Amino acid sequence: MTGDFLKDLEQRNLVQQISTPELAGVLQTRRVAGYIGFDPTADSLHVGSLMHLVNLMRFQQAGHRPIGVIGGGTGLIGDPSGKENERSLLTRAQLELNLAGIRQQVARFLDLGDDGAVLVDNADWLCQLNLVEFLRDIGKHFSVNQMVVRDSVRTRLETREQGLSYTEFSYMLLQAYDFLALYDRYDCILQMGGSDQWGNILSGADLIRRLRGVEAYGLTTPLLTKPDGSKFGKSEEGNIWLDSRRTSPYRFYQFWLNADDQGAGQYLRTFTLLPVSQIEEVNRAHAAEPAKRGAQRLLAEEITRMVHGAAALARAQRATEILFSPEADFHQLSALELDEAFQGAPTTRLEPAVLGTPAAGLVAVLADTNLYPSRGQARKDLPNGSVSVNNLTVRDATAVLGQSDLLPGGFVILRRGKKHYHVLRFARE
RNA sequence: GGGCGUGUGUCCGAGUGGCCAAAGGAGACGGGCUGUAAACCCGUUGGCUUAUGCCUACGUUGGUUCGAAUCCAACCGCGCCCA
Repeated sequence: MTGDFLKDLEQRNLVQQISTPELAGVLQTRRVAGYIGFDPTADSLHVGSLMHLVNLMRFQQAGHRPIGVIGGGTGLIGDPSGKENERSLLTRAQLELNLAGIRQQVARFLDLGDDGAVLVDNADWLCQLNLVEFLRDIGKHFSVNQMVVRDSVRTRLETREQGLSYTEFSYMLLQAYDFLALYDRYDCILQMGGSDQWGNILSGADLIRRLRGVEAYGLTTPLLTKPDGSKFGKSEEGNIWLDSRRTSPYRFYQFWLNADDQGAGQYLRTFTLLPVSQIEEVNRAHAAEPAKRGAQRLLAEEITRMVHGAAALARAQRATEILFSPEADFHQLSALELDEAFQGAPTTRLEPAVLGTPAAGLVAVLADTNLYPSRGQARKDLPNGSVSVNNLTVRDATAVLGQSDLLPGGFVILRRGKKHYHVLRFARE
């Protein structure tokens, strides 16, 4: 063992519950196989799952054997935990797409190899199951009495409008069975996950104890929230995804850079592999001089590099430099630099012929590009100095874009507020 | 099945014939301060080529009225009580 996995997690405030304290000793004395499951609810994971991926990396670095489990089987059923409504079932085709996307992402974080990390799909065993055998061998060990008092079940039973189908009710058996199957295949004795998975994790450990007479363990991490208690991982644009096609590296970088002071320190602990001692030092420096935002910069840098690579990070940083420099004169930038800086910003191509005509009226363009939901709102906001063209504030609601607004390459850069950009390109296809 | 109540904008919630695009709050967006933070202050928050203008909107449909979120009827959803 090259490190104390559990102690590291504790120092990072990432332990919510462990099934028994003995886990600490077990992790110190032998190489353990442990797993985390990932639901294929979309074709990409988002930053909420990132913590789990990083935990698997930590687990591997501590000398253990991480198993990433993709829920190709359970995805056919749907996990009722934390859901207010019965889930609509994914189509098989959609599920396939999701599985492929997630498999690829998880694989990037793990060092897969002969004796290294493992990446499996629980459809491999779940889809082979025979119903009657399953009910005899596995179902017999579950008490419905216990199952119905679970929070996830009870809330659904108590609200009249939403029921709980037998399908979703069965989910917990399947997840417990996963743990057993992984024990049988890989000698896996540890399951990790978010605290909402606690019940499911314990059910699996129970099953292994009863059927195999072996002690299996569970570990959960706290629910991720922002310091104000609101949901983590959402921005105005919605979820922050790991897939660069859904969330550009630039926006991804910006998401972390915008972390507030309280959050940044903890996010460093949660999402980076940096040693805790270094993080504490950074946090001290940050507390002394918060205006430098050293913690946020390091956070954004580390995570963007980890997820999107060094090249994408460099581009995001370069774009940030240009976009947030108040004195930046966009006219001095080359077409290539503009192109790079605004990669990922939504772009609309327009005919040069409309310049100077009513069709190029600023209010109309702002609404047409969806920077504003309506012309009226654009008109009302303009006098407040909300909008800039090529980094210069424009307050005149009757302004019309003309030839002199063109930057090299035929670009015009519209900005609403501080962070919302839209690129116009006046060029013939 | 019977009785009573309830349904309003993104959400919560006021409004019981014209002064209602509808109080207030939350959320969101924008501005200010600062640090592309938090807190705080200010503004905006149905749409339209900004208009003492038009259109769309108070569960649905129909009615009363010069005029309806507001009154009436039926229907639908939800809640509570009785059977």
